[in-house]
Amino acid sequence: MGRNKLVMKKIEDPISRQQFYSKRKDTILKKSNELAVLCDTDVALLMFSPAGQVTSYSSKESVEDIMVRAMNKSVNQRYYKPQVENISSVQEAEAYAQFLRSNMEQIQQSKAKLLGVQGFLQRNEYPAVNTEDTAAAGKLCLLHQGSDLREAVAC
Amino acid sequence: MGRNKLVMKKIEDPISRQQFYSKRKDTILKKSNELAVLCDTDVALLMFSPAGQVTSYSSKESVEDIMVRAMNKSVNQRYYKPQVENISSVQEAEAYAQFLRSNMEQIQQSKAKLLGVQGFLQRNEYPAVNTEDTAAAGKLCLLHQGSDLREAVAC
DNA sequence: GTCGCTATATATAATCC
DNA sequence: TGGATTATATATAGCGA
Repeated sequence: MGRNKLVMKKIEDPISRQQFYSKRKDTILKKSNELAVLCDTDVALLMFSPAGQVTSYSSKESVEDIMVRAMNKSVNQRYYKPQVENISSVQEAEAYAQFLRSNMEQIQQSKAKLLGVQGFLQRNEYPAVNTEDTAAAGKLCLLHQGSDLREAVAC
Repeated sequence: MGRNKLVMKKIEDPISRQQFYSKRKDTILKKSNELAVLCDTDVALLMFSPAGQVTSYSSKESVEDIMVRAMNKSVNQRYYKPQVENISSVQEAEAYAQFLRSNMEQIQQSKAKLLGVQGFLQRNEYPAVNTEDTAAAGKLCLLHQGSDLREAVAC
């Protein structure tokens, strides 16, 4: 959009990349919300900024609950249907393989990870993490009224 | 967009609602993918159609892994920093309180839920989801009431 | 349900403050 | 640095086949 057409390739300049992220993130949040409200359905969204900041959105339930519910459906239905346009065959195949793999271990892994997290809390420690990767984190919430945008930030 | 401006209200006609969902879903998937590729970041998206069909998208890792990673970040950071303008003191305080409360129980709850899911999977059943309860206990958030956008951001 | 069409609403890349 | 502007690319609402 805009003056020039978009090129589907990673933006190399860090500054431009971050600026691009900030703008697009808002649009996706807005559209996700429109979908959830107009269709009265559950939508969950998680986005990591180039710096590692996490932005989440969930319509009714929490992101976790929506994911868990979707997970159950997927597992019970036992099928995966990629529905993203502009995706190469290779990517699609990889996505499918990835889904199957995670499907087989998702429960065990999630459990293990959560237990690991719990351990950190109990010991009051922070895990060693890649700075760039974990610039920020978070969980919850929101607010902002009076405008058409409510936002919750947890850093 | 289109001939008329969008009204932020649930589409009552089931057929129109489904059609709206189908079109918008594709756009959101496309934009999510553009964000992930152009910024080389992780994005996870889950959408339930009015009929209950789940559409998921994840850039690199699986939706579950991305969520768990986002969750771990929030837990390990342990602080909350509202960054939204136009927010009342009362709302801010409440949001903060909510964050602290959920922070204390998120792990236990998530663990319990996931373990519950595991049980359901083994029995090949669907879990009963308590929307109100999960929303309140939520870790990532929620919001909205007649406004134009719900958003929760975790840094 | 699906597709195409077209006028209009939005999103946004580049640019300029 | 973060907004405001502007020209252009996209998305889409309402229809119709």
